[in-house]
Amino acid sequence: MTRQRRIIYDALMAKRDHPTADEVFSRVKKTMPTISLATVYNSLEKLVECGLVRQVNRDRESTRFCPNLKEHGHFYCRECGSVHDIDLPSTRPSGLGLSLPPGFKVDHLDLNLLGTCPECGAKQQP
Amino acid sequence: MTRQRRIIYDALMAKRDHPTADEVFSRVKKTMPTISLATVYNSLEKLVECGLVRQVNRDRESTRFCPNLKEHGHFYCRECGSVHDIDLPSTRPSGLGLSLPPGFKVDHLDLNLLGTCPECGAKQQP
DNA sequence: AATGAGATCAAGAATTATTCTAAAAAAATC
DNA sequence: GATTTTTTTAGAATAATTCTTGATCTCATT
Ligand SMILES: [Mn+2]
Ligand SMILES: [Mn+2]
Ligand SMILES: [Zn+2]
Ligand SMILES: [Zn+2]
Repeated sequence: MTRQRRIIYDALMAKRDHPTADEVFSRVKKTMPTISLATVYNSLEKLVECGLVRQVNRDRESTRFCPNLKEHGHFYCRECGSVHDIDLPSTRPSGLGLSLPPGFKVDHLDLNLLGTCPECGAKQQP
Repeated sequence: MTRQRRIIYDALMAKRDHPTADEVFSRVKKTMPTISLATVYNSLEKLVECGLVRQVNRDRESTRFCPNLKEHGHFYCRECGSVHDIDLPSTRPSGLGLSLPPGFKVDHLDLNLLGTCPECGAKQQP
């Protein structure tokens, strides 16, 4: 844990909203104006390697980072772009009521939901 | 439907294995050696736009293309890299035994499973 | 058959997120 | 305190994809 890695990790924990590397860079520059984007990428990679942070991808958008270590899926709001953690049912591995053909062994699962978040839903039909 | 779009679509239907744009390019060059990669990208985009083909993404790998229009998830084999279609339970939208917090309206769902496919599983423990 | 409008194709440049390179700075070890 | 190792940094490189633009095709109309 170096100073920059700590600051980056703290930035993720402070506002657990799944920022991109670039957003992390912007936030961290406030505390450490000299930090470079390369360091943000390097440090995030190290944090992922150590299992303190997880990468989250949707389609081909920039990778986002999440400090929630519990296995979970993600909900993306089409209106406001917010990303929310979604609990997975404990009946894994395949769980989820999936009927996998025989012979498939699943060791990891990525789930992304798209739609409208509660805030944006409330704005539209009050 | 132009000649190149037809050939590209046929290539996808012939071997429904989720090729990347570059793989489609290689295959299609056999029938039409003068076609360009740009045209493959343009045509795939058009086919997606018309709803004849779907894009499939995993993490930040190259986009793959799938002519299976039924809503479905994907299984990726870590050993051989193959991609298989996985039926989703009919109890959608949120279905899948997910307990979504109230207010979230889901209109689309992406599911990727990682693990070992039946062929690779058989090779390892016969 | 020639014309012309509009769509499509194709070559290469541009873009974007990310990774790599190499040198400077910092930290750890002797 | 000198030496070795690790980390940071700026900038170049990369890879997938998109954009730009002129050439080519399509096809209804003369
Ligand atoms: Mn998360
Ligand atoms: Mn598929
Ligand atoms: Zn929202
Ligand atoms: Zn396999």
